[in-house]
Amino acid sequence: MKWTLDKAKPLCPQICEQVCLSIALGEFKPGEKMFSVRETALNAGVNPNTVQKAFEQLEIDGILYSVRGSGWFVCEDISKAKETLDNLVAEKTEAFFSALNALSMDNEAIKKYVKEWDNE
Amino acid sequence: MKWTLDKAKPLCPQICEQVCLSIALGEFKPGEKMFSVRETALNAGVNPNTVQKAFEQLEIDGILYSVRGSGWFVCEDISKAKETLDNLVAEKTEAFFSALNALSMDNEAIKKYVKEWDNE
Amino acid sequence: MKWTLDKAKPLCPQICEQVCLSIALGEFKPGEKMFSVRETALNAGVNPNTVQKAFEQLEIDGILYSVRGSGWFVCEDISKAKETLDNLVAEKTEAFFSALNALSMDNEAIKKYVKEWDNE
Amino acid sequence: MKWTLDKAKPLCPQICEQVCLSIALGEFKPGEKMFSVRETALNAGVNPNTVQKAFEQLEIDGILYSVRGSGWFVCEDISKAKETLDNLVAEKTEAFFSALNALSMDNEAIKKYVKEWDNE
DNA sequence: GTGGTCTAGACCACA
DNA sequence: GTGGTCTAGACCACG
Repeated sequence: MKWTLDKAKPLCPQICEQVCLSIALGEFKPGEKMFSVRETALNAGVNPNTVQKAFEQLEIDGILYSVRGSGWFVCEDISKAKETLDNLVAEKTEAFFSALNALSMDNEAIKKYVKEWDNE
Repeated sequence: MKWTLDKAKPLCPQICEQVCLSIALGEFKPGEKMFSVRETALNAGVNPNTVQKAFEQLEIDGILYSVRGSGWFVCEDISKAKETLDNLVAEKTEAFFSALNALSMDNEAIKKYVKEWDNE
Repeated sequence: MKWTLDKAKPLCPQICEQVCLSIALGEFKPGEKMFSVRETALNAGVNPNTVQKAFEQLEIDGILYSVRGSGWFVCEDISKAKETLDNLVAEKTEAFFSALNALSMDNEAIKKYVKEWDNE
Repeated sequence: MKWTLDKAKPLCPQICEQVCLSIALGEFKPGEKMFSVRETALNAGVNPNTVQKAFEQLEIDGILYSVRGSGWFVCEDISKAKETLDNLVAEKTEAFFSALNALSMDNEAIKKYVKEWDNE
């Protein structure tokens, strides 16, 4: 697994997102064992506690489950992972629109702005 | 001046943005005196310290200036305010794209998604 | 607030339960500010991190909410706190029955046993 | 022997309990040879180490004894097994009461609650 | 001072 | 070795 973490932003949600993404993309199969907390932490260059917290969050979300002394596993139903990703995209888009709305841009203006983004 | 503050998010930048926006929209004219820190704080329902810090930030940005014992005034050149707003929009858009890129959406997919946003 | 913590068991859920109970019993009113994380930790004799984690859990449960730089507050709707307590009682009872079922006691035997408990 | 193990909970004590129960119910007679550790592990779907530890615990409790190179046997006096079960029931009941006491239910309330449990 | 986040390191039960 | 939990201490943005 490849990690691209922005140390300036909270690491925990970033880890959650990327694990979620890996599962949704089929990099980890349902029921498969994840890398251990320590191994993941080493790999991602963060503290094991941070990974632990991220995995616990994913457990709440129904994406991973843990077996004490054995490791972390991907839940059989990976639809939750995909759903979580979809929600993330929707949330971020909604936040984006509402932020620009607050700067006096209406939805049409935002869409026009986005359409022409990065197209020079 | 009307305030719409989200208490769940940092207040200081929100105040900066809205003051900046008011100026850019011409609600305050160049050289005009702002409401006092205390009055603004009361009006916005926040701690005067927070308004103070926001105004100081806007001074750094070249949008406001303070006159000791007299109050805060809008700079003559309001292009800085408009520029700041433009930068904000660009920053937020860039962050939005990069966040969705990280979720494995390429720019085209994002634009398509935005185009169809909230259009049902 | 009075704390009775069993150091042999996970502290975090114990803190959650007791805060929840305090709110449900009306010791803290809706909207009221809680003691700070540090103060609570000192008071309960645990590490601030543990309290932080407990409060975050209660935030997820819709019982508390935090305002950065200001503190933790009781949500307006304390029905969630009561509901959480009811669920706890039900969970523990269910676990108790199922544990004794596994030891070959049927529900009637359990009820009889409980009825005569501690009555010498 | 039939196994009903909850993988989410520690396996070792579960195995102890169920072996103990089997003996108390007469499924294994005093002096009778148990299935081998390896066979039991296979049967229960757990790691042989876990069964080994469980049997060692039961040896300490005076319920099983091992004969080197031969296997594990049920002790002649199965009263220990029954006693262990009784203790388990008492322990669990005590824990149940004390957990609900902590949630501000007195013993009478608990008994009433249990009496009406699952009777709809 | 307050919450939010992270690092470091420790101990335990379990496999 | 693995997860689970806790302590200790640090830095940051915010009020």
